[in-house]
Amino acid sequence: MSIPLPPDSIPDALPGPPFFGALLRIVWQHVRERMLQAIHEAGFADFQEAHFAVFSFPLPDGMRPSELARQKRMSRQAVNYLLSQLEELGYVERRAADGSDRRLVYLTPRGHEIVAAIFACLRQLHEQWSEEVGKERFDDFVDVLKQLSTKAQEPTNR
Amino acid sequence: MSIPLPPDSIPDALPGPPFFGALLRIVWQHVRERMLQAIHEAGFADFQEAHFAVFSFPLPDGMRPSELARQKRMSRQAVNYLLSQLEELGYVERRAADGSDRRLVYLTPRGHEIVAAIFACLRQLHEQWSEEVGKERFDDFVDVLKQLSTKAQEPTNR
DNA sequence: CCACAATGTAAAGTAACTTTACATCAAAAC
DNA sequence: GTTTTGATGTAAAGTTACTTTACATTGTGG
Repeated sequence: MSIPLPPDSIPDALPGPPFFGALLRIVWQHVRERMLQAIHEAGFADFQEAHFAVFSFPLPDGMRPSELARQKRMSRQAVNYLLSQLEELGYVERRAADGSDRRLVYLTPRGHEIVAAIFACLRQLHEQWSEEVGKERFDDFVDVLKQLSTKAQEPTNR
Repeated sequence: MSIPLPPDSIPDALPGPPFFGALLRIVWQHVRERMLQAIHEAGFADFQEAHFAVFSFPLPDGMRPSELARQKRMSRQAVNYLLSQLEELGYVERRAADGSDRRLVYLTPRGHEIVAAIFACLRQLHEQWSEEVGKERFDDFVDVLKQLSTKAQEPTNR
């Protein structure tokens, strides 16, 4: 059904050991579940969780399959496998760009509707959370996230 | 090898659509990779990524398999499957608690070493990040994470 | 024109599950 | 005290989401 969620309660005091690993996991899983739910409620019941590998930032619109594989750090075969499914379901297509005969990946109108559903869900979450923790605090939170994600990409930090 | 990581660069301007989903994913994946790497470097090369399902907060020490399954939101069979592997590898054992004849899951000494490696890794990351984004900002970040993860557990928020 | 690396994809194998099924155990109902 | 009932453990088979291996194709620098 959905992703395993952690236990029913997080202890108020998270002492000695740094538990931000667990916290990140919980929040991230929650976002995923909400996104998947939003997509399904938008009428795309055949969209599977695994498809997020393709339908995530950066979107594959106009990208080559091999480039996609490199960015998502999957094998070309795995990308091919998911793309075939998504093409079958009508969310993407592989066709040649004008003037070229290289086949590239493009989102179909249905694919763009998925993206719209995801964005709508995220905007709603953004709003909800801004309200719950305070707009300024949440904006700071996202700023730190942005900074950390940039660090995380560096060659091999440390 | 490791988890697929996102592209090489995150655009400076993340405009209209809220991209904190992607940011959370990137940071969370980075933490996972670091933890796995730390475990492997500590000499436990046979620890697989899937084993995090068991070796995550809350730790299964003294827990019943079915309780574990409920908390991690996996089937009892899946938990059983992972526990069998981990028992084979010497990281957990299933034995009866004193006075009872119900078999419970316990970490072995080797299992506790894995936990120690994870904690050491997280503490190091905590230190590194506190330095990089500023101690106060990072503490605020963790506070918001804590608050959001609590919200995320509520019955069905919204 | 010709190596030569990058690309696409088919086929088979594998890991990590879920579903189904069933036997066992434990507490509640009678 | 037995019976029923629900929770538990686990075996077996099926499924999904991959990886590995292999190979044919394509574009490109020499």
